[in-house]
Amino acid sequence: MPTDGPGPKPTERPRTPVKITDVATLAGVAPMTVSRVINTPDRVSPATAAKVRIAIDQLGYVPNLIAGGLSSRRSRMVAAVVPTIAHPMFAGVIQTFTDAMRLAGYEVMLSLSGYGENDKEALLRALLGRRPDALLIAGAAHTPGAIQMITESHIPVVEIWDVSSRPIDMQVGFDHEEVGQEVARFFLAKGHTRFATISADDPRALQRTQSFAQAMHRAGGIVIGESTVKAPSTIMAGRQALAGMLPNMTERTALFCSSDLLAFGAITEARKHCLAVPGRLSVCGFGNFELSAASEPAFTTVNVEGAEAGQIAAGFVLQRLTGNGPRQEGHWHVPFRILERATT
Amino acid sequence: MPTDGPGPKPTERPRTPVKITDVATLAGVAPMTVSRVINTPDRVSPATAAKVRIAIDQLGYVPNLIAGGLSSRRSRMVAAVVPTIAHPMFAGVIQTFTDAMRLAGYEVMLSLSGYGENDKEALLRALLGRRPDALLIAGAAHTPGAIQMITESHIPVVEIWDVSSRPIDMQVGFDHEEVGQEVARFFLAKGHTRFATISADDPRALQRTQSFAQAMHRAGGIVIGESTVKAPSTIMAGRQALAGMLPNMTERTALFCSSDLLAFGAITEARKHCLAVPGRLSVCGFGNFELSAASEPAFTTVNVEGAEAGQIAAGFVLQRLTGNGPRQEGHWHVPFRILERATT
DNA sequence: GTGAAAGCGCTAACAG
DNA sequence: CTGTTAGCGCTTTCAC
Repeated sequence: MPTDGPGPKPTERPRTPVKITDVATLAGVAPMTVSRVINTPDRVSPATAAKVRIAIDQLGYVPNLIAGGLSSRRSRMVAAVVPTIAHPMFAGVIQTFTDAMRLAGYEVMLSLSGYGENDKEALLRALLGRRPDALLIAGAAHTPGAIQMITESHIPVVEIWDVSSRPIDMQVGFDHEEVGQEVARFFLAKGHTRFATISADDPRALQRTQSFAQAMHRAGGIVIGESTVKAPSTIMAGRQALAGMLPNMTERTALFCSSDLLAFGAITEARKHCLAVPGRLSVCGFGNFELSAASEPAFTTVNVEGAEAGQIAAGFVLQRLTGNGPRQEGHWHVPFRILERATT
Repeated sequence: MPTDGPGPKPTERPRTPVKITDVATLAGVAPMTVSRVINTPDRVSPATAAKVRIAIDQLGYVPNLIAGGLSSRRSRMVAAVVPTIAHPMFAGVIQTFTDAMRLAGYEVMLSLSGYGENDKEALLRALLGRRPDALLIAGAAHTPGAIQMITESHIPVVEIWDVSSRPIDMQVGFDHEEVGQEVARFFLAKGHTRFATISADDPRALQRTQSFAQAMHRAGGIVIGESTVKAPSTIMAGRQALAGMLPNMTERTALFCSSDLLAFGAITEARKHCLAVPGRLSVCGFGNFELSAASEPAFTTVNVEGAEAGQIAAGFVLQRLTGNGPRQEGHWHVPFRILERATT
């Protein structure tokens, strides 16, 4: 069509999305052959494959994965649900998981659920309606309705960041109560008798700080403050929480914060008020965010191998998806460890 | 099947995913009616709708959006591509965008491209193959191949975080060079003549710091250091960069960092070496992360309305998708502003 | 207000 | 190695 006006494109391109039949026609083969060139190249003769590939390039063909998924009943996509990505904690897991899955040919559909439980079921419906091949979901506290929907989707499920007694399917996480107990042990070994906590109000954070408090209690310690702030954690919330406790911090105190953000805030506020850290106030955070190692003073925190968790979760999912062997139990306790730095 | 063993479920549920025909049969209507109850309830009599809804609940029916999408040619899904979510900058935009889109019935498929350009085209192919109804993509620097693929997908596209001269379609962002110039003006007004920059090596960060440096040069300032670190920015990189510049910081110096993380690192390191801030070293960051306001000293930074950007982007996309009026030009300069705090 | 027929673009299964 | 046939589960279109 040389009279169609000054089109910027030298080659002619169809306005409508190119489909497999267009490629097939141009290459002079059947649509099925085109499909094979894309999905199982080894089952096509090199000569034919070459022809087809030229046609694909020439037309700029992008296969419709929606149609393919409907036909093959595999979407080559997995859904992931986390409360937020603002938190380095989840960001690491997701990044690693995404990379590993993409390498295996799966795309990750990431959804943010927020901390409210208000419309999690609606979110799940929207997600599961797209027929993901697997589901990654943060936390182990779900409504009965949510659990039922997930179960009935009959896909592999990995719950991350939590290890509960009644897993839906597979789990990669750790026991938050163990963390609290471990931190308690750590402080007790240093001779602390007075303690405080600052915690976000999400279930996992509370588990960590409350089990810490209980362990301290059992050991005869005395609580001088248990502050709870709204999730997600912020530095400011940590500062304010510490400011509120300041009057009670008359003696050497051990503080456990449910997040490094809170810990950093607490330390910042303490120093502003000339409360010696770690002389008067010992602080342990959680998460090993970059902040904990790179700020001055670097502060003690609990490190959880988030990247490793993402890797393991991807491994679990892929093993189930590629169906090697029987339906294996997937269960992994992500190791955690206290990293002692300058604030204890 | 009463002899099938002790099933935990009281009600009988099909092992195979239930489909629209199952619901239709149970409700005694045609599949099409079920479809209408779900998508256009007002075109169904209340009585019929009630019957159908009971059947849906009873069977736990979750509509297959893949099939629906293939048929209707609308996936009710939009794809979003950002380099990383570890950065509060992008996290904010994405969070807002996702919320706004979900409210309108669209799910957001979020993908992380990383900072390397290695396989962005492959990523785009995987994304566009799922036939998203729209595309949100960070940055305006794309390979010709990528641009072509995007163009040929014939969907609304919003480039965020950048405003370039040759937009693919719509844009929501700001001119990074303007930011640099503005910061230069700010420092010049305070009588600075010596300056330095610390920048991540991604294109946008470099634009900000280089235009700052040029403006300072033009005003007769002298550069005592231009440090570049690998993206993404970290606090540690900021500390190291500053440490490297320390020998040259013999007089009052103005430092512009391409990210608040770098700025915080620089300030931390400067204080460690007893370099007075802001006496000897004035620092301005970028991004207005919580850290900039909540650390001590709170530091001067450039605030960009990320949340607003996400909102505007969603508005652009939705307006195009719902097709109100003609194909409008979408172009929005996100406002930015220097927030002066204790480090300048 | 409801239903029947046709087909979205692709791939599984089977032939050749 | 390649092609043909028959759907995947839903919605569009048109008829009633």
